[in-house]
This record gives sequence, structure tokens and C-alpha cells, in this order.
Amino acid sequence: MARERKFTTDELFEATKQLLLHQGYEGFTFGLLADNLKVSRGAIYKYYENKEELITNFIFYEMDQFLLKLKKINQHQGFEAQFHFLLNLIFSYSDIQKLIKIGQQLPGYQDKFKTLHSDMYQYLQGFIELGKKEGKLKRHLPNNLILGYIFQSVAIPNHSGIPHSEWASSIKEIICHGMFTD
Amino acid sequence: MARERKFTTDELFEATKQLLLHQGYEGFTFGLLADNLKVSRGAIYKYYENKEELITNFIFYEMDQFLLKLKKINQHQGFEAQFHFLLNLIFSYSDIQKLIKIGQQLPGYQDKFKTLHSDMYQYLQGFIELGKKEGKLKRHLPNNLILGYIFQSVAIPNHSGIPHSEWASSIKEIICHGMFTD
DNA sequence: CCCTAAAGTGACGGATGTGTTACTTTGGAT
DNA sequence: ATCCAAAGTAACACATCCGTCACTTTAGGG
Repeated sequence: MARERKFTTDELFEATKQLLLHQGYEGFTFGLLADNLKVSRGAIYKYYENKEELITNFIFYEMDQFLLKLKKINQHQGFEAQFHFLLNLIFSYSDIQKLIKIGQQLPGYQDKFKTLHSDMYQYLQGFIELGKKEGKLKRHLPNNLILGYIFQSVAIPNHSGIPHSEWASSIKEIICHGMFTD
Repeated sequence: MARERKFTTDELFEATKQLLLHQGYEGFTFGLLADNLKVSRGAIYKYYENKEELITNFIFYEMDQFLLKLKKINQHQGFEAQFHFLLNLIFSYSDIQKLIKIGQQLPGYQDKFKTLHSDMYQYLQGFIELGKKEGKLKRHLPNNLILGYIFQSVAIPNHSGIPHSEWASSIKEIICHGMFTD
């Protein structure tokens, strides 16, 4: 009963993601996006009223995906297992941090993103507390610093082309035991 | 022999810095900048041909300032002293990482920034090697990961308002000895 | 086969940013 | 007092992006 679509929502979101990561919020335009999808600009307006609505929808979608997987952390028994699950998850969603920061730029949504972000941190407080209770994590370190530290670690640029597995395991080691020998 | 200026280069650079950090490269405009300086847009064109030239000049200036201080690292004896000097320096220049990333967006200057960046890393190789030679740093960790890690650590957002001194010393501890107890 | 409704197009008017230029202001030198 | 050159202004022409709207295309149901 209708004409065939020239792009799917998945393709739209993927193109949006790439553009956002490479151009940032201000550099993102429907023109570029339409070019990417080989479609006219007007076609996108059939689905989203404006750039803000599209980006908001997209980033909330990405965060939902991430939170969904994050909540599986409780399926793992013991702090150590949860810790490795979390690190692997963050590595596989290494772009999410950047996207959240872009989301915070959205006019009128700063609050929503702030609460979403702090909800996430809140949700992980239990994980941190478990680590401290099990005597694995140093008690005197602020919880939010520990979490921020873990999330930030994936953003370190790997210019020198070190293989991913070596890179990841090195980071894990520094997070756990530091870069000093003693 | 000339009229009094309404803004100094320092004021211009400071306003540029704030705008760049808050709006990003694409969101930065001469209009906003002129408003900030309470001056007409045209006045800025008396000194810089366009936005790209201004931003390029500004970021190179900032990096030069940073590199100048960085080179004082050799005035400190021993790895440990150099390590704390570097960390304190990075904390006091916590914006420079963001600015460098913006610089990498400058069309036609990616290469220049890449080499500048890798020069900086190159310059610090000696420092890392010293740490390894003194037996302080773990030998098997890639040098560039260690450096990237140190530089990245100041970017962790301190939302919960923990005092700077506690924040900084906690970060130092994690970098050195990790967040695990053993 | 024809009609319909969803999908897509292209051109519009408005807003904003850019770089230029002719103009005015101003302070020191003669 | 006058002149000049640097400093600043304001308006212009140009480009880009935005959101809209009247239009065309196309697949499926009757």
C-alpha cells in the first residue's frame, strides 16, 4: 500500500552516529545526513520534525541499549566477575561516552541526561559497594571517581596501533593494580 | 599614533578558549566572540583573516605554553619527582587535551597536530624509559598507553563536587597502585 | 486497471554565519 | 590646529542550513 523505503531506521541511526562522532553536535546537519543515505533532505523530515528530535531519539535509544546490557551485571556472581563483565561491556560500547556528552549539549535536555547519567551511576553504586565489602576495592576512594575512572579508560586513544587484546588487558591491569611495580 | 584598543590579545585568547571549550569548533563563531569582547565583528578581522586562522594561532600558542613548561621536567631529579611534576602540570592545564582534539578538526592541520602530539609523546619517552629503568614502572606496559593514561586521567568529570586536593590525590593513587587492595 | 496513501523530491522563504568594504572615531606627531 | 594611521563600525553580498509545502513516484488493494 506504500512505496518502498530507501533507508531503514537502523541505517538512519548508524549514519547519525557516524556523523555525530565525526562532526559533533553543531557540525551535524540534515544535509550531510541525507547525502550519506543518498536521499533528499525532505525525506528525513517525514520521520523527525528536526535535528534535535532525531538526535535525542537516537541517543536515548543507544543509552537504552547500553543500560539493558548493563543490567545483566547482576547475573554474574561476585565482584570480580562483575568487574570484568563491566569492563568488557564498556569496551564494546566505547562510543557511548562521547554520545552522552553530545546529549548533554541538547538544549532543554541537560537535566534529563544528567539524571539518566546519575541513575546509571546510582545503579552501579551497588557494584562498587560490593567490591568494597568483599575487600577488593580500596575503601577510601570515592565511588564516583572509581566509576568515572573505569568509564573514561576506554577513551584513551590508541594511536600506535597496539592490538586490541593487548591494549585492553593492559588497561585492566593499570585500573586494578596501577602502573607502578611495588 | 593610533586609537586605543578595546581588547588585548590575552582577552581575545581567553574568550576564544571559553567559547571553544563550551561550544566546540563548529559552534564557535565570530559573532559570539565579538559579543563576548563587546566589540563589533569586523574589529576581529583586523587581526585575523578568519576563524580558522584565529583558532589555529590560539591553539598553537596554548600548546607552546604547555610544552615550554613540560620541558622543565628534566630539571627534576629522578623518576618519582618527574612523575609528580608531570601530573601537577597536567592538572593545571586540564583543558589542553580538549583543545588539542579541537585542533585536530582543523581542516588542513591534522598532520601538523598529529606530529606535534607525537613529538610531545616522543619527548616524554625518555621519562617513561627512566621510570622503567629505575624499576618503578611495569616494563610490559606500552609506553604510549602509560602516557595516554596519565593525560586522560584529568578528563574524568568530578560531578559530585569532591574537593580538588582529595580528587587529585585519589587519581594519583589509582594511577600508581590501582583501585584494588592487593 | 485505477485509486490511494505512504515515500520521496525540489524549490521556497527565513534565519544565521562569513568575509569585505566604505565609513567614522581617536590619539599622537608635526 | 591639522593630519594620519590604526582601531572600530555597520551594512552588503554571498553561502549554508533550516523547516515547509506543493508536487511526483510507486506499490498494493479493490
